[in-house]
Amino acid sequence: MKETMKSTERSVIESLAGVFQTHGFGGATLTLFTQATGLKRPSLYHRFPDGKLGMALAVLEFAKQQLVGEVLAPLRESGDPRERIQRAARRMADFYDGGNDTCLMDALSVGAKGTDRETIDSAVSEMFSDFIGAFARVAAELGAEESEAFRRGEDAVARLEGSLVLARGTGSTAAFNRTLDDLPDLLGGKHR
Amino acid sequence: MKETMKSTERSVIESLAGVFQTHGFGGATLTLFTQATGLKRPSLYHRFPDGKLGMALAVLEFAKQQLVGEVLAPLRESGDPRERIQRAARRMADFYDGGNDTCLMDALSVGAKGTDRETIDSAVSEMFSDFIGAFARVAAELGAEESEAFRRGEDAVARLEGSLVLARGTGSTAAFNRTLDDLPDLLGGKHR
DNA sequence: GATTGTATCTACCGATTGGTAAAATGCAAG
DNA sequence: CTTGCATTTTACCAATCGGTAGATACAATC
Repeated sequence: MKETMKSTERSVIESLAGVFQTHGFGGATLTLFTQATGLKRPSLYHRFPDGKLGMALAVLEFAKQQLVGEVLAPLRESGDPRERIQRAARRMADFYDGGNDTCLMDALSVGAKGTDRETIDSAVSEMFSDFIGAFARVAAELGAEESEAFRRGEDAVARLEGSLVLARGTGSTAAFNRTLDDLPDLLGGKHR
Repeated sequence: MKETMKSTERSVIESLAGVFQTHGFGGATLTLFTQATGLKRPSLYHRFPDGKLGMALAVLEFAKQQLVGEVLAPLRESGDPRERIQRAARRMADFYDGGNDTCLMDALSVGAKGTDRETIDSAVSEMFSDFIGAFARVAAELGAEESEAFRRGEDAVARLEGSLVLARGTGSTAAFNRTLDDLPDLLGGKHR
């Protein structure tokens, strides 16, 4: 009995993720996927019978597991909340390659048409909820009441997400790294 | 002598902008443009000889003029800085349709390939600079020294941009409106 | 009224798109 | 060795892609 429930190898999904990150959903083509994975088109369809949409959902599911399940894991541990936030921040810096990677939730929610759009948006929305929720929980630990904690979580995710947009648009990752540094104060409510 | 130096009508560019907003650069197709503008393909190429790239640059230039030149105009006026920020915030709410519109700088920087990518990124980068600069100037007015003012401008733009990503991903514009409300404190350094 | 420049049209091009059929292979269990 | 399943392969499809040629319409100018 293996530990992986999905048979598709991690490396394949990571390659697909890379294509989606730099080209968005609408800009990603099957040809780009074949080049990135080394797999020919029918082989990709063997693993993802639903085509591009199936690949996007698999990539999103994988990213969610990574981000919420591993990167933000310190937030669910015990110990000083601020210290745990800093540990999570360090992992996030790694996860987003120091701010040089486009967030998949951003990239994938641009360019899908019709039914695909709704399906993807629903998955993205779920991932955002988990992301914000993880932040909100630790904000609550730091003394915020429920609604305020949720607000802090949202604002922190917004600034994080926006700093990644900024990094892609300006080439500077300064705002991203600063956001990571500010994270304990952002969630703790002690900012500025 | 007319006031517009570019002959292409505003409505055409606004239609193109709408397509780019919802489909990104890579996902936008000539067919979508013809549907949105009512113009057939050769007519579009008559106005934009450089094709999709030319359209993207025209849209970006138009958006820059709108955002920096008009929406943020109150920031360059005289009077109480905080009040001017609030006036600009009200206009931004309108500009982004209360948070329901995707930012073109985000949408356009996803999906372009090769040379196009560099050209677009350069235009986006310039627009971000103007955006941040406008914020930084008023932050300086509120007592921040140069580097701190720039930081506040960057962080504010990041949170704004991120809250739009969040709105598109979750369907809720709460974070966007909250960012707009927080803007005076964000730039003034009195936050939380 | 002929000329000129702008704008739009119909019709078409080769290349690439997402997607599939069916044969050929690899490979593990019996 | 054989059976059976998973995987990859070659070869192909219709539809759509970005882009263009060339004829036509429409003003304004001479």
